[in-house]
Amino acid sequence: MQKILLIEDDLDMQELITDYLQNYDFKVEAFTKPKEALAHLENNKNNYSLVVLDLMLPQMDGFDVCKKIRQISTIPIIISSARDQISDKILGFDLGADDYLAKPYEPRELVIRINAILRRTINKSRIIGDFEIDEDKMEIKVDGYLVDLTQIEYDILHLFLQNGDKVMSREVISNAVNGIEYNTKDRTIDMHISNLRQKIGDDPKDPQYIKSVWGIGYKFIC
Amino acid sequence: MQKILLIEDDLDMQELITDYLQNYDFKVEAFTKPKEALAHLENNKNNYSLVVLDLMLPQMDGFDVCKKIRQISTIPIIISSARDQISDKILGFDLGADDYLAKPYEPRELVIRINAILRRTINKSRIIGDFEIDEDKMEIKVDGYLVDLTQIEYDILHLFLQNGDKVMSREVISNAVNGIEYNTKDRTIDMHISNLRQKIGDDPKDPQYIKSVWGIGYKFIC
DNA sequence: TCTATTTGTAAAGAAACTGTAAATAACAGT
DNA sequence: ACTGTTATTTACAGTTTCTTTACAAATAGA
Repeated sequence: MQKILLIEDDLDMQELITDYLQNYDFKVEAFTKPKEALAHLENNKNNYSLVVLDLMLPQMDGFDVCKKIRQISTIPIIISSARDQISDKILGFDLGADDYLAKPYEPRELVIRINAILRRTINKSRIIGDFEIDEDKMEIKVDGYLVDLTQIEYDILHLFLQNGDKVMSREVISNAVNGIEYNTKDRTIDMHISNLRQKIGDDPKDPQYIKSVWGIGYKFIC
Repeated sequence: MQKILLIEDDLDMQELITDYLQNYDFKVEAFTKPKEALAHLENNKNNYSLVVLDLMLPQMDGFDVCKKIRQISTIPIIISSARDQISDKILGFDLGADDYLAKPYEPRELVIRINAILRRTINKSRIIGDFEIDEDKMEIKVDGYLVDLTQIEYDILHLFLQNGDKVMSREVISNAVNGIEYNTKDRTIDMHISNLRQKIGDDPKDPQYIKSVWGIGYKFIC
C-alpha cells in the first residue's frame, strides 16, 4: 500500500483528505507543523511514495518546505494551495513540485493526480515485511539482498506478496504461475517452493516466510 | 531541444500554443487531424518528448486518441480541453494522460507543466551511465566512443536508455522497434541484441549493460 | 502405536531457452 | 542489374529451468 505524507495546517481539511485517500487505499500520515513533517520525512525517506503539501503553514513558508524537501529527497510533491496565482504555480513548480492543485478542488481530483504521478515514478518498489518487490525490474529483495529467482519462483513469491497471508492451494498456485492444470500426483509446486525457500533462507521446519498447510498447500507469513 | 507534438483542432489555439512554446525553446509540430498525428507519431516515436492533446477533434474522439497513443508509446501526454468536468479528468488520467489542463488556461501554465513532466522523464539527461545519446544525430557514444549502429540497433539501445532498468520483453522490444507482431519462434530480437552487445563491448556471460532475463527478454543495467 | 497420506528434497531426465555462426532475404544506392 | 549493407531465418551447441521420480521424514487419524 502506498503511503502519503500530508502536510496541512487546517485540521478539517487534513481529516477530509486523510479519510478520502484512505478510501482509495492510500495510507496517510498527516502533519500540521512543517518542521515535524520534515524531520519525520528525513528519517523515513523510503517509507513514503508522495507528499501532499499545503502552502499556508505555521512556522515556515510552504515554498520553503518544498525547497527543503527537495534538498533531502526526490519524492513527488503535490502542492495543494488556496493561492491560485500563476506566479505561485511557477514558483511551486520551479522549486520542484510535480503538480499544483488550487483549492477548492474535488478530493477525487487529488486522487487521480496522485495516481498519475505514481504511475510515472521511477522506483515502484513496494516493501512488504522483509521483502521488497519491484515489478518493473522483476526483482525481489529479502532483507535488502537481491535474490536470483527463476521465472516461476518469482511468480510464486509475487503471488504470495500480493495475497497477504491467505492460504494458497497448489491448485491456485499452479494456475497463477503457469496456467497449467494441476493434478494431485504432481510435485512440481513443492519443488519450486523448496527451491524458493532455500533462496530466501527459510527453513520448512521453522518457517519465517512460507508455511506448509497440510493437505492444502502453502501460506505466506507477512 | 525538446520536440512537442501538438494535436489541436482550433487553428488559432494551435498557433497561439506553438508560438508560445517556441519562446520557451520547444520545437512544436502541430496536427489538426488526429489520424495524421497518430500515423506520424507511430513513425517517429523517438522524436518527440511529449504530446499536448486537445479533446475536441474531428474524425475521432480525443479520448480514443489518448488511448491509441498509449497503445503505441509511453510518451507523456498533457490533455488540453475545454471540458472541465471531473468525470472527463478521471477518464483522461485513466487512459494514461499525465496532466489535464482545462481551457481557458494561461499558456505559461502549460509551459511549467510540460517542464515539470519532462523533469521527471528519464530521457531528459543525455548521459546515462557510460552512454551518451544524441537524438538529433541519432548517435550513441559508449565511454566517449561513437558506435556505428544500424537503425534497429539504435532503436533498441534508445529504448533501453529511456526505460531505465525495466525488464523489456521481446514482445515490447519488437513492437517499439518495428511495430511488428512478435512470435515465439522468432529469433530476430536475439540477433540484434547479440550484435548490439558486440558493438558496445558487452559479454552475455558477464553483462555490464544488457542482461538476459530468462523466458522474458532483456534488461538494461544502468 | 500403526498405517495411510502428505511433505521435503536430492537427483536425474525432459523441456525450454539463449547465443551466435552462417545462410538467406530484403533493401538502398549507384 | 550490381553491390554493399541491414534484417531475418535457420540450425545447433550449450545452458538454464522445469518436471518427474524416488525415498526418507513428518503428520493425521484410527
